[in-house]
Amino acid sequence: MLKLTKKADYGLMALKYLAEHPETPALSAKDLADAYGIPAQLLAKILQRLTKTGLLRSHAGMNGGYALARDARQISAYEVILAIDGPFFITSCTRGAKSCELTPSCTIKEPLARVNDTIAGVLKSISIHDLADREHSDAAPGRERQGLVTLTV
Amino acid sequence: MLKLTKKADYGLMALKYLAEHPETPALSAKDLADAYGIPAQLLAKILQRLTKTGLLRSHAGMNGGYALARDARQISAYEVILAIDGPFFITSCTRGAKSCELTPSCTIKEPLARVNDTIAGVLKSISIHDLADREHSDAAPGRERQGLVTLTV
DNA sequence: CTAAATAGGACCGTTCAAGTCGCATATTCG
DNA sequence: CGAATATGCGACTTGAACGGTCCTATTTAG
Ligand code: SF4
Ligand code: SF4
Repeated sequence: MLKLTKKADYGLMALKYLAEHPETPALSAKDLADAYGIPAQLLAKILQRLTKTGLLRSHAGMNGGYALARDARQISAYEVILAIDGPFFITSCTRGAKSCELTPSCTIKEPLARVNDTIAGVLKSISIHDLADREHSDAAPGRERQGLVTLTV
Repeated sequence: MLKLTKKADYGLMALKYLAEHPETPALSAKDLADAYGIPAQLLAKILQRLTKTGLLRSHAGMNGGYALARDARQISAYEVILAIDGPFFITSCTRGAKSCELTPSCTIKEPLARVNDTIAGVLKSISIHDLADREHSDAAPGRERQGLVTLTV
């Protein structure tokens, strides 16, 4: 429950790697997969998905591969998850989805929807750049980035 | 992904219902199940779990049932989820869990662990009382409860 | 004693994540 | 041109977890 898909996980890793190597024009799915030991074919499909949603730009053929479509600072973890796993819903009901027989009688869906939004907000406030840059945010005090999230239950 | 278990969902509903009816000494699993249309047997096991972790107090026999072990204000959504679904981890690796071959080479597990803690913090800041009382927090301005969550990536 | 309740184990069907395979298409290079 | 790389994409398999049911034992009020 409340667990991130490994696909999304892999996607974040790949994007982070790309963000860390801005000089290279493009990296192939295999390169990225080898860098971490991710199944190449699987990563390929993930990257294709990210390409289709506009987070990456691809180039086929020799010396082809993928590159970030935007600055790493402007790609949020939320977008990545959304692209890979589809709409972000914490419950089985929340607006847009089907499937929960007791949606009418349920009295906690509104509060949970708010929790959903809060978590989405957290994810939106995290960019690929945040993951890539500075390994130890704790080790370098005075420069921590602080995102304030307001929770209204 | 990132989806709440229906069991946790049901658990929250049940606790909320109990919080809304503090006068009654105890409500049976069947009562609670009927109130929302939840499969009774399933709810029963959930309530048993909540009892074993100390969130509820149970009483067998006729006129038996369940009651909150503490004030609704002192039971967080986090505890409920923890009790029902086990340890809260957003990734497949994060400390305590097994299963992720590439934990050593992975470079995003620390940042994700921090995200994990942030979300856990959000959940911890929500009590059963918050779910139960006041249906429309938006409809009653000036009294919104605001929980500040600091996000440090 | 009996009916209503909790307690808990065994079991099962469906769904979904994770990964694999195969093939088509694009592009570069010799 | 044609071979070598690459992306693009759909079908498929496997395994685990979720949601749910059933059955039995035990407690307890009336
Ligand atoms: S309607 Fe209620 S029970 Fe059904 S998924 Fe939404 S929150 Fe959970
Ligand atoms: S180690 Fe990295 S890839 Fe494996 S689960 Fe943790 S974060 Fe995801």
